Amino acid sequence: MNYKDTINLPKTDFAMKADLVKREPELHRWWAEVDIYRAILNARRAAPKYVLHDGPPYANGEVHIGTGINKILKDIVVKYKTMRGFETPYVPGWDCHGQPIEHKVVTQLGRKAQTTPKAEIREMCKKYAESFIDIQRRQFKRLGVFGEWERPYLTFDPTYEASVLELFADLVEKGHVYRKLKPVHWCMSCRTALAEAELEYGDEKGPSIYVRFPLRTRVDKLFGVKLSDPGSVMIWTTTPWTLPANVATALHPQLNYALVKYESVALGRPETTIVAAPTVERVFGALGIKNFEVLGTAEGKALNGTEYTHPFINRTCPIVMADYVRVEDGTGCVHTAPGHGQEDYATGIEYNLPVLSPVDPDGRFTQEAEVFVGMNVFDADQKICKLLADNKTLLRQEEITHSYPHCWRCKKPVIFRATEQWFIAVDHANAREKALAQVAKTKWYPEWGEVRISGMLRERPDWCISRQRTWGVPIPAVYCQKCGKPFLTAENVRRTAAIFAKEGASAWFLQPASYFHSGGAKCEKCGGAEFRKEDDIFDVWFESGASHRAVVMKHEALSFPADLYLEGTDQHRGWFQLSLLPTVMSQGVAPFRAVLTHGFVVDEEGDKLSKSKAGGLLQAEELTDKYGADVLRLWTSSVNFTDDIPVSHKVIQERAEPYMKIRNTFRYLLGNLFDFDPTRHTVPLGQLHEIDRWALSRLQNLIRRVTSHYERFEFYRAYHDIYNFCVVEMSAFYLDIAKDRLYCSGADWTERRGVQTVLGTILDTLTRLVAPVLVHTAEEIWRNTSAHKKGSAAGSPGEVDSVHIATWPTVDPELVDVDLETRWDRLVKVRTDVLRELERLRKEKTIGSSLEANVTLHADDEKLYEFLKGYEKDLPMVFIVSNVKLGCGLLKGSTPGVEVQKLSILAKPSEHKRCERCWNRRDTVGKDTTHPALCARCVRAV
RNA sequence: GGGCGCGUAGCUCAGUUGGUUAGAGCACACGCUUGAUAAGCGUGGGGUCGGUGGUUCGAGUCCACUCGCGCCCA
Repeated sequence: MNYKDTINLPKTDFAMKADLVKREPELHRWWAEVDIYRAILNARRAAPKYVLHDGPPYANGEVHIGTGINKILKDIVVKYKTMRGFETPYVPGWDCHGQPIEHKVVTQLGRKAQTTPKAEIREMCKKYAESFIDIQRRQFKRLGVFGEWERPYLTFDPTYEASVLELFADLVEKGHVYRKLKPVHWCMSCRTALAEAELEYGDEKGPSIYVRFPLRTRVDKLFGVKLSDPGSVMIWTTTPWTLPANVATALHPQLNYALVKYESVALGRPETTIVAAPTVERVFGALGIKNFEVLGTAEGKALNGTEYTHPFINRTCPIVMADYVRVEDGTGCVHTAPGHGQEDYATGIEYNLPVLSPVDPDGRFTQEAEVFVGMNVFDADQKICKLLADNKTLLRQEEITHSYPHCWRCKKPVIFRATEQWFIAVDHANAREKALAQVAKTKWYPEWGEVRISGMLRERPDWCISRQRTWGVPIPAVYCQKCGKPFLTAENVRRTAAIFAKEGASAWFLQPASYFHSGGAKCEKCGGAEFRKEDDIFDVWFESGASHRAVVMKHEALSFPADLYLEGTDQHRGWFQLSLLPTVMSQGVAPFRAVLTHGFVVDEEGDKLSKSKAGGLLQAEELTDKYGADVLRLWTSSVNFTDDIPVSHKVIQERAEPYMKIRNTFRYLLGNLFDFDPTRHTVPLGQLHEIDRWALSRLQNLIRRVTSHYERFEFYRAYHDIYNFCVVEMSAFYLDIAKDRLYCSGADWTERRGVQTVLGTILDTLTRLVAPVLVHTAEEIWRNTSAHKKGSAAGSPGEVDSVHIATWPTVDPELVDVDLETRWDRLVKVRTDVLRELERLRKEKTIGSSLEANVTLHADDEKLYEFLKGYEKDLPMVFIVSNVKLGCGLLKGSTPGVEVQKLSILAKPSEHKRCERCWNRRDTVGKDTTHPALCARCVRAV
């Protein structure tokens, strides 16, 4: 007789082979059919809300692994919170405006771009953005992310554009908005401002000059000498044309400066001048002056406030302090023109210096320059050198070649030119302090996020919100045609917002100024009645910073403030900060209650990813096509994402194995429950074997730990706990031991139904615990578990039966038994020692299968003996051997325990016959006449 | 150059208020099993805890410096 047919082997349709690439899209079809996102929300209609507000990715390019990780993490949070019983709407969005898209479109247009109307360019940009939204949406959905995919928020939607203006109107009303000069990269040939990304750096030949600025303040005492003349301070520059805008000279406060006496050919007498001490040799070498003498040195900060005379303009300027001053080139004394340089501008702000920009859009000097008015600035270089030489302030002039920015379009060198820009005042109405107070009230994950963003907020200058571009939301200001006075009122901004809500922001480019400016208004300054529209648009950060207004406050499913923002750490300066500031200014509170950040993807060596490097950026689609979304999600959940995230095919491939292990654990659970009906077969807790209660107690421990990890967004800890539970506690221990009872007991025996009772609970709980991460696999398991076998109701009748609507498991205190766990911890240690001894026998070829062995254990300790004695009849099952004998004292020829002291182990092959059915060696085999090949237990079973 | 982080086996992670020979899983090697079978089980090798110096009876853990890497600024 073939006894294999008489044992209860697992049966299931749940495939061992995952085949995720094929299976996941099938589930997606089902989810689409039942409208899973809507079904989940419907099931939570009465529940408290949990709002995760999506930071919009840029609508350009495909979804790469970094963007994919971000969306997966958000989805894990959303699915977890849903299971915790919250109504968890998720409205994804896209950042659609901005320079990169405009640049792409304008590049495609080539020369035609100059003559194409702005409204037309904007239409092309919109089409471009839409094409990538479609691609990215498909790729995000493929990851198993649920959300409002058919109604996402888009920053080019008229309602969104209107919201940006509504927010802006509040800020205008509260007095945060003002205009002032700021230097920008400027192409005088294209007559346009350029973004950093629009610059191309290349070598350029130009002048290099050393100039002395005559001092007005006497400094000799500072250097410990006495001189008859105040002397000078020496600067070096490669842009002589910026000298008309010079208003200061910057020195490093901690650097040593030398007072140098030298013979001046121009002056025909000795002169003293100041340069940084480390530069003396090099500078005077370059000047070709051999006779010089350092009279003394002084620290830079001692010279702070010293005054000098501008070399050719009637102007008195100060010496100021700046940390960026270097001594590698130049003199360590830096010519400072806040209208012509970024650092100069910052220094200008710090010292309240005037921002001079005596250059018109064509690059010609204006009246303000006082010299060479109307001349192109590059042409003026030589003239200015001549002027300096004539008034004896030029010490040296030569030609050098250096890296210089050029316009990406016309390839001509660009200049820094100060232009009027719109700003948001951070210190107005205590906004900075209020924002910092809100930061302190926000929960930051990880905690150092608070330190990081606070530091940035404390240091940040006013926010320049204007951009000289086309693809964005226009700044709705108008100017008096006659006198140029700008008009920006909350009323007009709100009027424009209403127009945008109906017609979209492109109306600004199609309609006249009068359409937006209240009729009959006259210029307060000159009485002019004609107005022109502002050309500038908003910084895209102002748009995304308005998402709380456009989305969280307006979308019917959401509520303000959001519970969570979740983005990369770069957004501490970006979206988090630039959402916080305007929200604090308009609403008085932060737009978020908590902020979670993740690190950046790096390569296997931990270096940043770059397109040029081998492999380049991994694309999400490439990974889902190769491994399946659940493997990608499992990998995402397994790393501590607050750090950098090393990513490669190898590390993701490595998660395919644990995925299979978890999958197989589920398959085994399902397989052994094929004939189990919980309503009829459940064995009460009191009748369960201790080891079954051990498994239930460990399961409670798992629930407790995993829940706490999810609450802290520490998914990698949940991954490790779940995985170790499957591998160590279930597969290698409990399930291995349970096989005999499952397979060989009679189908309906209590010992078998008891195990099944436990397996059913574990299956149900574990499916829920992995559902936020393994979204497809959990659903597949759920669908393979018929409704009546699930531990608790999935939802009300008529609802979609999805694991993602099910509720999160909670710890059942009745199932927790710490003492029992402690006892079994000890038994596991004994087991480890026994298995090591069995392995030794295997190596000697004495046994093969462990069931071939009998084990004798001796305890040289009374308490240990009593402990083992209490489990005597369970020990063969626990060790998976045929028989175990217990004894006291020492045992001849035995092996001492390693894990357990005072224990000695002796294993040898069993002398009994093998039961053909259960493979145990038993003395009862052969006793039965009908079934001579079976042991007594198996005779009963068949 | 500055601010904020990170650095424990090949990989992903544990390591309580400083306290014995630094743990787990995977990977690797060698076996067992063939009733979870493109599965399951066992045993084993592998780490100067980025480096140096210090505090201490004792440091992966505390302090200083240093190297490497990332994000954000300059």
